[in-house]
Amino acid sequence: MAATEATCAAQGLQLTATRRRVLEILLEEHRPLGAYGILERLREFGHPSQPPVAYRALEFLTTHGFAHKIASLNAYVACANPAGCERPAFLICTNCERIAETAAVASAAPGVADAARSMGFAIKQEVVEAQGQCSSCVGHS
Amino acid sequence: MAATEATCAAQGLQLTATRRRVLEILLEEHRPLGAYGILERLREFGHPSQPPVAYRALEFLTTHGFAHKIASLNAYVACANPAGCERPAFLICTNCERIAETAAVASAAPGVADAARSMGFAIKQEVVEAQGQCSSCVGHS
DNA sequence: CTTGTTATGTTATTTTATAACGTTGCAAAG
DNA sequence: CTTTGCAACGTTATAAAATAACATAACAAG
Repeated sequence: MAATEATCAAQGLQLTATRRRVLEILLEEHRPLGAYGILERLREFGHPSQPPVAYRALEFLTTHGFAHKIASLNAYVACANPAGCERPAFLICTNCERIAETAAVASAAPGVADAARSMGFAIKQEVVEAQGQCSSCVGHS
Repeated sequence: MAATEATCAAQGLQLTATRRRVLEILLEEHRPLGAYGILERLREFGHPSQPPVAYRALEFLTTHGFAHKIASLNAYVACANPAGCERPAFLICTNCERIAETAAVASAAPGVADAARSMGFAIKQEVVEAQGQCSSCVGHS
């Protein structure tokens, strides 16, 4: 949160009340939250709660790397490393729903990167989402 | 298609008329097609065309690896290698919409696999989707 | 002040996906 | 043969996710 504030200040981005509140909601949850889940939470706090409110905040947050969309779940999570986040990858526990964000930056996805290079494909953005069981849930559902 | 027929025969899977038609539609298109796009095509051929028709066929096709869902597009593509397809990864051209499927099996995302192993996370399924420009579209949009 | 820009509030609609329920076709057990 | 069970189908309705469109507010720059 502090990191996000700092980045916004540095880059002249407006972390308005709703945007901040949405980010707080995502940070409180330790699991992906759908846009309509976020809306419910906003409603509890007396914020306006029509769909575009959530989607606009989420667009701001995801565009600037403060949050990520989990495409395979149609859900959103706060970024675990807002300071220096690139090419994130996610480990999603299907049992407890918790998400780990690994900075895939280092050794991203050489297999894919190689394949891309060899066919002259210029990668701009990558979605890497693994589902399975986290260490405390191995053996469950 | 032949490979799919063979697999179905071998495993006692029923490649019914609708399922086959949906797969044909996906094979004809060289790009991801949404469920409602598929429905339109089905309608043209006099098939029933309520949403569950498409979704049921797609569930069958994806479950058995004859087609894949592209989560980041909410769309579907025929599998490029129905015979032996595991842990596929996709390169999606944002200009021409064509998709390349790379058999990511070997080294899909080692970074992720390593991270997972080191935290005791058991990966069951992986979604790897890269967006960018294919060789014939580099420079465009 | 007034103009341009960015963010907001709200209504309506589109797009994507499933729930639910009855029916059909067919094969295996009686 | 017939009945029981199962898998697939057809259809209606609805849920869930996302966006279009348009009017308003807040505010800094000219």
